[in-house]
Amino acid sequence: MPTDSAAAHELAKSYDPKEVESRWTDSWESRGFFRADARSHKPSFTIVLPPPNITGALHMGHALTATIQDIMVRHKRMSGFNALWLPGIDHAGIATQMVVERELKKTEKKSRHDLGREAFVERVWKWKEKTGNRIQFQHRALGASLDWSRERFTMDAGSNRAVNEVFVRLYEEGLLYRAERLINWCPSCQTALSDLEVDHEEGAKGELWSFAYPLADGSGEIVVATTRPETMLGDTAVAVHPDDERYRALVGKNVRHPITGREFAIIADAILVDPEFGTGAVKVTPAHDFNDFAVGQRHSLPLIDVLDPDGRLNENGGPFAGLDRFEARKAVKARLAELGLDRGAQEHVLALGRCQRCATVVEPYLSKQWYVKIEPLAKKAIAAVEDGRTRFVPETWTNTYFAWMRNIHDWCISRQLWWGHQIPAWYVEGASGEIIVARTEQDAYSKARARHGDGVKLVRDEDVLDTWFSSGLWPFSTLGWPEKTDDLATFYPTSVMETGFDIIFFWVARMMMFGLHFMKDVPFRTVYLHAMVRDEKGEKMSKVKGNVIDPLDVTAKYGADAMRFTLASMAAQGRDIKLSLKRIEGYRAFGNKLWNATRFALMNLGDYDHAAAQAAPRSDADRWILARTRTAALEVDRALEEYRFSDYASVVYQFVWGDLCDWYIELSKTALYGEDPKGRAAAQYALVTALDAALRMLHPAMPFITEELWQRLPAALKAAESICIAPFPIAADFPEDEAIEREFKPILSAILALRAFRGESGLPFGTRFTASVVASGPTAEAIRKYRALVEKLTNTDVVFGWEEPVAHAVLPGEGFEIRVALEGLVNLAEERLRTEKDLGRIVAELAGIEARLANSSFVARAPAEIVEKDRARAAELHARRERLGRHLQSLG
RNA sequence: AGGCCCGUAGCUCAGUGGUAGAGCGCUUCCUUGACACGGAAGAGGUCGUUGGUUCGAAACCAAUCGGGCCUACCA
Repeated sequence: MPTDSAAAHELAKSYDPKEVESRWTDSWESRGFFRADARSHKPSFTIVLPPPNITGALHMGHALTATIQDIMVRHKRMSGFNALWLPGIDHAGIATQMVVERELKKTEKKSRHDLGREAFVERVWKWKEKTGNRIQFQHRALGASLDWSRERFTMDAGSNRAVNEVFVRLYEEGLLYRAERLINWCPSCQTALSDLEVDHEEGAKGELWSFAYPLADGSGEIVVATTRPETMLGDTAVAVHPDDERYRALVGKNVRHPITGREFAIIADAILVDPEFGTGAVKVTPAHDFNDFAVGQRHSLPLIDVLDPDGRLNENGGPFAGLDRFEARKAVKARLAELGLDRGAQEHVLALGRCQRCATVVEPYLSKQWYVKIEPLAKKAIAAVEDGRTRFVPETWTNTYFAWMRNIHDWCISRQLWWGHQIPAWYVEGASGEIIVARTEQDAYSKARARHGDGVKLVRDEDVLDTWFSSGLWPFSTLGWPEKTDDLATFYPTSVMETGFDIIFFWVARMMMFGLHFMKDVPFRTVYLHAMVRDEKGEKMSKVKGNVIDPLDVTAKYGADAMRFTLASMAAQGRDIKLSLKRIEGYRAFGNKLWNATRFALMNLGDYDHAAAQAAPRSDADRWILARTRTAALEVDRALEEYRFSDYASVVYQFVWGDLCDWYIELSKTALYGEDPKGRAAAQYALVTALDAALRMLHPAMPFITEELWQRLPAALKAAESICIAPFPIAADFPEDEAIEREFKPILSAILALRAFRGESGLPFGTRFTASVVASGPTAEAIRKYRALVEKLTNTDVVFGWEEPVAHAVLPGEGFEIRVALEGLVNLAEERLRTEKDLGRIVAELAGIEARLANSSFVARAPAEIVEKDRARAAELHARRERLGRHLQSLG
């Protein structure tokens, strides 16, 4: 590894991320920089990576997640923490099973049933190997400093042990139960879904269709309306509002079902019925509608289940049995119309429930499932956020969390799938059907034998658990729970949970509940929720739309560092990040800038002697850049501590490009190329110090280029073998020097004024002219001291004093004035225009300030320092206005 | 129905009480010994609208318009 500064010659003229980035990941990992120590005495900082689904590859959202987390982890690691970033992947039950089934169908034209459960699950494991490796590869390409020695999977043996343990304990505590109820059923996936797994299609256009039920005594009819006519085959009541005069006489009477001939009652129910809506009479289908189910319980109505698991009508559908529900809908309507009972239709907008995974319309369906009694768990999770043990960033999510937690429903956790953690419940074969819940089959049998003798036979529940059940345990199952491990003692509670706001309920809430219940402490101190990455039009990226930007493609084109920096700089946005490649391109240029700044430094460090350089008396310019470095370190630290990643990015960007490259490198050239060895040494010191600080500050966001460049800095500066473990810069590392920015200001403004004059007068840089400085006191001294520097940066000859009464330009500055003879440079008309423009700006600004100062309540009520600042500024502008006014007159 | 977020330069977005900012794009000039993925100088904004609070509002409050999201059992 080149450490000699002669290495500058090895730096290419421009930065090629591809060449550099491929080298470092292996090097870092092989030296164990990212391996956390369970027995360290250092304070720990822990993040568990939200496990990506094994269904596919990482997308931009994952890249954002990885970037933000890596910034935090690298920052803390460099700041002396025992940093653990724990990777893993999620088995994603339904999603994965679907993907593998689809593939099976495509390649072998087989269904999972053709293979059988065991062979199918085997297939999924194979699939997992492939995609799991790809996800790992992608994270490495992004530069994620994950501790791969601790990598976990939500279906590995450890997770399975944790899942079974949790299931058994919850069951024993009475917080798990099995019940027959209505659930959300996906006829395509053929499994139960939790409320959260149903997406509601906003504003779906439907039809509200009305038909009449004839009264059983033939005395008339009652008209009801429905969006799902086929469910009328399972109706067991018609409900009206008890106070509704129109129907009061009908309550208690029976209607006759026009298709099945069954008779059932007209009931009064104040909760279900809104007399204002439709006809004010509602058909009641307790087996296929959540509200109707509740009505059925209130009024002891029979349940008639008319659907099969695949969405076809069952034998209760009478003549329509065997028809798909949508076919049956048409058929039922046609039949009722034939019977003369059609009472018309109207358009109706509704929120249509669809399966999150396959978009099939979900049916409320009667079945027996496992539930978590969630309220006792939710209570603790609410309290932990109320009393601040866990904090949300941005804070606004706290309300969302509370709203959901306080209105929570029992969680249906069983799924009719093959891929997942099989429920550790067994049923005693025979009439009783007694449930035995145990950690292992062996345990289950010993429990069963104790009660029923040796001959007892058990059948295991076939269902598996909701994926989120196992991911809910993630912050502690990954650390070894239920064993009492060192990892658990050292790293739990974790420091930050950083994830997308879209899974606040699915995941964050569940981890809170399980963590508090089983670990007796919150799973994380802070929840940082980031925005969604969308395409440049603001649309959600999806494979279907084909607008997915693959992070690997971006990385290949612009480099991982540029992509990471872009994501960090956009991380402050509300809910959407519209990612544009132009922006990434801009930050690739930033990498190149940094590369060339280092290249410049190395070209001038061939004879660098750290001790001598450190001791050399610093010029004002040197002091200035060190002061800027201190300020940058301070601001970076604050931004990172407060999770303001975009501020962090912009502070470092401004520091590197603005302060270091645009100013200091230019300023340092006179000293570096000059005759004075001490001046040169001091400039070398300031340059390399600022650069080193910049690299270390930037490392969490741009790990590759910073390591590559940092390795080439003089050995004396480097306290570590890698920038990954070098100390993160803090303000205290740099001298406190509050006066320098003020003292150095005349130099900078003289340069700016001359450049502006040149630009506005259309003088090319090659045209050299004489700038006469009129100044006195310390300002004159300062400019005199830096005469050579000003001359170099503005290509002028700087002289002091002014006597010749020739036509000239006036460039007013704070405490000084520069005059330039116009003869042969600029004609009078042009100069007049330029001056008028300048004067115009001054007059406008002065008018604003004077108006404020003329306002007596401003002077009386605004803080003194604000008023003072305005007065000083007004005086300054006033002087300039006078000066320019006279100047304009002199121009004729 | 309720809740939340967004509306600032042509585009993508920072900025949360004290003289409007960045990146890209645009105009003019520049192969000045790190960098044309560059340098210098510019143009461009009544900060969605209307009220209010305040000495002072892009920022705080209230309405309103536009865009988006989430929760919820209106048949």
